[in-house]
Amino acid sequence: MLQLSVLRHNPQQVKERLAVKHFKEVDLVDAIIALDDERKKLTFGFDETKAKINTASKEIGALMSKGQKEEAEERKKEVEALKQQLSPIQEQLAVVEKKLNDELIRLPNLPSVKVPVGKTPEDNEVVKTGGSKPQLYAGAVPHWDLAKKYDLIDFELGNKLTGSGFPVYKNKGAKLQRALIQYFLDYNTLAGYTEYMPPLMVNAASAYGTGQLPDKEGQMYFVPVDELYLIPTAEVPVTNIYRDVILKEMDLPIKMTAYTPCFRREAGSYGKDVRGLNRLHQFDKVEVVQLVHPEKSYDILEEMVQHVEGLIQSLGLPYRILRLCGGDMGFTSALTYDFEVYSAAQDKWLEVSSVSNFESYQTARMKIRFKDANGKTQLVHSLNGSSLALPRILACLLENNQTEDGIGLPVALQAYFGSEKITAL
RNA sequence: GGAGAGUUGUCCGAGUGGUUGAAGGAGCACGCCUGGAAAGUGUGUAUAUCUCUAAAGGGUAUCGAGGGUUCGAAUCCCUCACUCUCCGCCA
Repeated sequence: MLQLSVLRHNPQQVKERLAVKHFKEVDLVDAIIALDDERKKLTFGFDETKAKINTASKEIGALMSKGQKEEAEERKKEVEALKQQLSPIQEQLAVVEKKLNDELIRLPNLPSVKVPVGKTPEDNEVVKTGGSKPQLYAGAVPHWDLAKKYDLIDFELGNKLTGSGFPVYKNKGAKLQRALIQYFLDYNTLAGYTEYMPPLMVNAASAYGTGQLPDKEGQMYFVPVDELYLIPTAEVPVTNIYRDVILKEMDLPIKMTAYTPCFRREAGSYGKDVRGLNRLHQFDKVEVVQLVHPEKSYDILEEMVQHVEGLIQSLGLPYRILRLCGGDMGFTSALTYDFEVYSAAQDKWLEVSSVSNFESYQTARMKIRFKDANGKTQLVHSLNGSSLALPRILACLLENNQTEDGIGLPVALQAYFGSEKITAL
């Protein structure tokens, strides 16, 4: 969430930044400040009354021990009167505090000044392209046909077992998944990220911490009997590892990586966008997360972008890097770079990674802080990115590398996969 | 799922109604001591919030979470979460 101090110090600037994100209820800023004023007023009254009660109570104790019962009874009556005053204040305070919090979490993160102005994906700024598009042979087909031809993925079987969007990987398809995961994790740990294997379900507090709740409630699978959410990304459990923790400055940066399946309801998706591996309810992803000193977060964002870029380059896929415009970026992000790879047979760009700086938006919710050199506690900044999401990478690898006698694999993967190409059974 | 025990500050650990934000110890920081270090010794060592904001000082809240009893709760009662032990079930 945004910090109240930012709103209070510069409401006008906050509104301007919110407009870049196409956030409509700009008046919310003033409403929140008004609520905070009220909260302060009530808190003052509450504390003052409570202080009187506390003092009187101590005196009662002293009087009792001296045996001055009558005086004590007198004081008790005073306290009783004070408590009468207190309870309405207390009730109002609870209401105001809840309202304040409810409204505050409705504000999205402020976009950084680097965010391009714009509303739709067409307004995203291409900051870099790399690799080259392959020349496909005449009989080239999309990955869903290749998956069938080489018996790598069975979409129909997934429909039978679960439903659409839950493919079954088999044979070399399953092994290639395993190889990709292993390779991605090794690439990340080599760069200093600590590997985690977190739970695949989280409680509401964790989902709230990274911002999935309340904003994306309908996008997560929920298990009502135990009130648990299936994770939509490893970002949720991994970032929450440090929830409510005060770090030492020398602990920073904290670099974490994790492979997990990801579960997304993708309500509202349909049509050719969901064909084959393009959009799934369950998919595999390796994620990187960093918790960093606030002054360094933008440098580290660039570093993470390079890290992911290196991984894509090693796979030999044509790619481009986009800086997302205000209208297309996520609720919690301050600056996001998306990576897209070119899926040759579909002639489409597919998003395979999204690297973002959240500044203190997530850490304010999670209370992830550090003590600086002056002994003051302040919020760290959080960042994360995919490195990488598997299905679309797989789609591109299959489509771009298909030949008449098999599908070639990039050198980086060959040792993990155990052979240079996928051939028909 | 059933029965029992437990959850206190950075850590260990005392505390069953009254100056207890919390004994004692360890750790850590700074100082003294020392040629230097160890030992010894002194001081300090939570978070949030309000007043105020430049700081100091003060108030309030927090002893797993939430509620209740009471003039007063870490201490009593209720609900929930988690941990441990035994039983049951089970990869």
